Amino acid sequence: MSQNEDRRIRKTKKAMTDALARLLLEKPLNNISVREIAEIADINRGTFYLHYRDVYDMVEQLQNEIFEKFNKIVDDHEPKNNSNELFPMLVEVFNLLSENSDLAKVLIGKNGDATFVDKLKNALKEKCFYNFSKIFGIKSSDKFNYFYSYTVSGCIGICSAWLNNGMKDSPVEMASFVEKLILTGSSVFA
Amino acid sequence: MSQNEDRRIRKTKKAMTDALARLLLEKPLNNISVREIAEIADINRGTFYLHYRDVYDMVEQLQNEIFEKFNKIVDDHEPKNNSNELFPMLVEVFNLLSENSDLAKVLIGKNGDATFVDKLKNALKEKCFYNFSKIFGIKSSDKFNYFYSYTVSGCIGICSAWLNNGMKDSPVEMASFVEKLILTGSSVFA
DNA sequence: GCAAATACTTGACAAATGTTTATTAAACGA
DNA sequence: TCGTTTAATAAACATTTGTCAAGTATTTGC
Repeated sequence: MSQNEDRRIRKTKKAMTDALARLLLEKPLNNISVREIAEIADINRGTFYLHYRDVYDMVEQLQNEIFEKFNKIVDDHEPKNNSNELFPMLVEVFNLLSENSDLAKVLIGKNGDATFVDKLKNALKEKCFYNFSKIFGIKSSDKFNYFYSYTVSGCIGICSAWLNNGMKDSPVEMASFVEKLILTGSSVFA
Repeated sequence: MSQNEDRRIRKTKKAMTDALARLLLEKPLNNISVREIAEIADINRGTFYLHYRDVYDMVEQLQNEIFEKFNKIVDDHEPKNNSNELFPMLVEVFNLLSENSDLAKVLIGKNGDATFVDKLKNALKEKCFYNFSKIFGIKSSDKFNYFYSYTVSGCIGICSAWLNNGMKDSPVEMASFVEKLILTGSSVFA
């Protein structure tokens, strides 16, 4: 097999995903129905249920696809001996976002999904927390936890703003600005 | 009339709200049904529809109640001649959160509602943007917009973390820390 | 190509959701 | 207190959702 899924599955999944994306431009997730998705995707309503439990389950699975790419970026940028790898990592993240802007906008933007944002925060926590404390030479504490929450939410917020404003600035510019914000913020511990 | 709503309305709304709060302890909004709410609240299922269009509409209306209180706090703390009012404002916000922690946790937390968070950001934008630029003596720009998004999302994130970790630190402590983060962050423009 | 596997469709079904109408009960105001 | 107003109920109804069994069509591996 050329991919790991039957071509029919790829096709119907694509049709459903496109339909969902189109619907999400109009209205929030909570009043998008399976019937509508099936209608726009031009598939039988029953077919939807062969792949997803409901609309929320569908969104969750789409999230996971982005997650995987995202995790890879973070894993590839563990802080090394002398450089903290923060800037190149951020550049790649902004690139990932721009390459998947349709879906990304849906997930972290206006009509987005709080559960996704929460999962993103937790993933970042697991992945970056240790790196962060290493970069800043700070050992974990309640204060650090709060600083961390502030920083991660801030980053997601700035990404969302960037996506929703048409991504005018380049990934490099954004990465540079965000790095500055993160590093500046860390001086609350100085 | 003693309040602005019929006593019967107050009673059934309270019953429904309590039922919703109880259900939200168990599971996320998207699989809470009207039937369940009506059952726990011990009212006729049809009665629910006399007040709300669906479960999401119910949550939205509850949100607005918090919004009103929140807006009042912000309005009451416009920057004055010599003091910026940021710290006392933050203290009151953390107090508001702790007084409504059940609902607040639901709205900005894990199983929260992205639409609410988005509305909150927009409200903050309208209310605070001008104040912010005044406090920091910076005139509006793309950079400032991004800084603003970062800061607002960061604040909401830290509030969420505080709520979900049992609100161990006092509102005053939190306000002081958040103020420090905001002011420190603003030095990216220096 | 062909057989086996499996994805999709159709149509039917029970359960849940949302709407409506007539009726009952409670709250309000004078 | 009494008449008026308005909210809640009950019960029936149409629509939507989620599930399933049987048949059709497509893909895959050989």
